[in-house]
Amino acid sequence: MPEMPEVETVRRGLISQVKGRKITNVEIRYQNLITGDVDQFKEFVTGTTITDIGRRAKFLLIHLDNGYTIISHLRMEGRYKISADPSAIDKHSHAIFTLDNGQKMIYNDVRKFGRMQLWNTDDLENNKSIQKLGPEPLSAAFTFNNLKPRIMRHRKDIKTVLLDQSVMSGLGNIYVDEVLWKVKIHPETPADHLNDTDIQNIIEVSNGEMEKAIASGGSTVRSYVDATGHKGNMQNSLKVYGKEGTPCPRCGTDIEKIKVGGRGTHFCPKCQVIK
DNA sequence: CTCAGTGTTATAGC
DNA sequence: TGCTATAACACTGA
Repeated sequence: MPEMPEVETVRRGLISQVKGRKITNVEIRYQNLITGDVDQFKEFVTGTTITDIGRRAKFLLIHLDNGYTIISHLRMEGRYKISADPSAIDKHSHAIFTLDNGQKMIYNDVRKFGRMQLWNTDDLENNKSIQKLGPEPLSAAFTFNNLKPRIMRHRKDIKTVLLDQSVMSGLGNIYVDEVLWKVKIHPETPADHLNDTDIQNIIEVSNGEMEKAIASGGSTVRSYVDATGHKGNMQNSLKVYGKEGTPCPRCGTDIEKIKVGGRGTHFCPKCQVIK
């Protein structure tokens, strides 16, 4: 479900609904959701107040007033919903945070891929997962000089390289396909074959796509809804993802779907040619 | 019944 | 050591 724009949309929804609220109880129904000791997680979180909610790439950062942060990754289908209605809790609700206003912040995840971890707020940059993240779109570090060497030292397919969160972070399978279509680069082009213009285009288009997707409230593909249950609109703006067999909006050639690095990959065989 | 699915990480092989 | 490819995670829906 979530790439960077969807996580950002979730972040904004959570801020408006749970920032400043005290967590009076924590229930973990799926033990593997928590990386680390589950009892310690519950003990450290219970009784704290949510001071703010941040984000680094696709990681949600729920900051608490005791100096700890819940690092939450939604992976494929994780989602939060806020509700006081007991019927909002089902067999896919794996963590339930009761708030001091009677509402519950419920973490749902059909595939159980998502993870939560407690970490010192002042030490987030040393967390194993966050530490390895490359620059993300719309951030100060997302520059030509930073990105060019990170991308071009690989000889793998450019699609695989852009999905590698240690090269640059935030883009996932949907938006990588969209970006590569927009910059007219074939997904199987070896990364070290790109030129400066390609790199510059990838940077500019990645920024633009992320900005547009966030403004649209994210893409609702399969299961995604924000913290208030609303769907995003970005899927209506997608040009190639899920569009196999339909005409390329630019040249009319049918969009093809292939496998690249094990992931479904959509592209226009005429607009996007391997160098 | 089979297969693909918005993501990350462990493991195997060269 | 380092890079790359593949499997695994767990479940639903087409």
